[in-house]
Amino acid sequence: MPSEHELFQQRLDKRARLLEAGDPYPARVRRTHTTAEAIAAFVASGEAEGAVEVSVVGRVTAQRMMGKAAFLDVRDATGRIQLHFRRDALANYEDLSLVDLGDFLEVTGTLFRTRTGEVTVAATAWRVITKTLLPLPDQWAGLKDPETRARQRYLDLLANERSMTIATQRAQIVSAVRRFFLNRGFLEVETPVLQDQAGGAAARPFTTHHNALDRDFFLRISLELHLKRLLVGGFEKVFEVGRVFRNEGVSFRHNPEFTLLESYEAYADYEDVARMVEALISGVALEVLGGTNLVHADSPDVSLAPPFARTTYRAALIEHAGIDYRDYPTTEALAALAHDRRVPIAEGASWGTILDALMSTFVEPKLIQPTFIFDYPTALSPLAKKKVDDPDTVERFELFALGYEIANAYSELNDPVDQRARMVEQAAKRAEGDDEAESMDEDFLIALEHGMPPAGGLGIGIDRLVQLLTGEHSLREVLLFPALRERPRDGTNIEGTPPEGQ
RNA sequence: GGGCCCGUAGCUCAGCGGUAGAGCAGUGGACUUUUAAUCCAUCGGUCCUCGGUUCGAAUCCGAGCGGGCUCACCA
Repeated sequence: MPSEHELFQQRLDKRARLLEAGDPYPARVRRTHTTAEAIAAFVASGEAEGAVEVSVVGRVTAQRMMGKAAFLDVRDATGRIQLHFRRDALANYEDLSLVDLGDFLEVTGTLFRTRTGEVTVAATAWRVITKTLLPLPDQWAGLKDPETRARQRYLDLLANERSMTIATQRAQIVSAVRRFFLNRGFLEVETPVLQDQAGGAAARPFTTHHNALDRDFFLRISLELHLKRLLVGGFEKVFEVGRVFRNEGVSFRHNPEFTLLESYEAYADYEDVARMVEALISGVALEVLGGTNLVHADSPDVSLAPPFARTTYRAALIEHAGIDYRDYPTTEALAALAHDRRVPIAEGASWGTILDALMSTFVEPKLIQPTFIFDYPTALSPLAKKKVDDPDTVERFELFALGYEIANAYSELNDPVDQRARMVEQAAKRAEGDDEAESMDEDFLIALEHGMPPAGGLGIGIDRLVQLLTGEHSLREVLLFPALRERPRDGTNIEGTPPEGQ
């Protein structure tokens, strides 16, 4: 074919010729029926040929030109309909030569059924309502290149029905989650993205700069510490669905920004939260997918019907790895164990980090069916309340399914003295170079000192939840616009003119 | 960041040391119920980039850029 430049030029020329007859980009169009409604109306009318007049709009997906007549297909969000153009019925029939695949048309006509049985609009008037300058992906070959699919998601959505389905289901999942909390009397709130301290999770934050204040801010890595301040302020049930940012590697399961749900309920504990999580996840699955059994091609079948399996952190590690972490109380002992088990450990990793590595290696991949892991080591959970009878363990659980973490929850630590001590400890680790340790957040501590009621808190990675429910293995598939490396643009047509020289 | 794999026409892909190919899309023509319309003709390429080996490189080698998978870290 002509080079991309020539294709572009041909379409620019067509645009110019269309402009002579009218505006190929009108602000207002006539649409009496969607494509699906038009077909339904024809069927409902008893299929009297010529009796139902409609105006439909949509993008041209196929052209079958036959000289003095032509069939085109247009598609809108509801489906597709065939159009029949006859030279003897249309004053501007010849302008069809200015129409390319991908252009948007407005077509008025009456409905009939062709002899091959397809409901079709016999056009009595038509015009271009958006001229397209670049070709869309080939209708039959489709668009497969993963990079183009991610970088130009609009093309992916047009070419791959599955992408549209995932994006739609994601939106429905988020709506269903919101509805779940609102129905339970939670208030949806918004907290700052730009923060003095990025706390509430173990992760490296992004930094940014405020020019007028001439100071740096961190982008939040969690929602936790601000939502808890609201409990101090008298709210009893709050939640937020928000984007958080973590300055870490990009992979099929990590994006630098992702969507986090967090909820806090005063006077509840982590057992209450666990029951709520079962109701939430099974309820959302029921609402969005129509059932709690997940059957996806590339992943094992999963049942999200409550109750979910339960075990404890210690029991799970003993069961799946034969390791009782209480036998390895020092960093040295645990590091030696990790080495024996061929679990790679970063230089200078803390006891908690090593333990987490063992857990990730030996236990998490085995948790295919939804499973709660209760009672985490205190060292891993600086914001969770200790168990009354065991100060080395906190009232915390995580929910796993398909081998990855779905939810994280605890009975919130509300003893300001204990919280201060643990933050001091974290800050010390930080000073030793652990840049994922919690930083001191004096404002948060002062809030706690004013009294935060006992509360159960929950965090759910929405992207992971969407992965679970859609059966998508890659995070990139459930994000409309995943982070990618910067690619130098070749500059095609930014200015409406393609680059010189193909 | 490490390992493995990939990069050829707008799209989907062949070719893998000897003149750069196919289908679709485009352009011109025929065709008034086609539907992956059909038929005839035709245009179209820094074979990712740079360097090397060779009489000769899309093909072999090295480096770089981009991508995919995977490991590490995390959600």
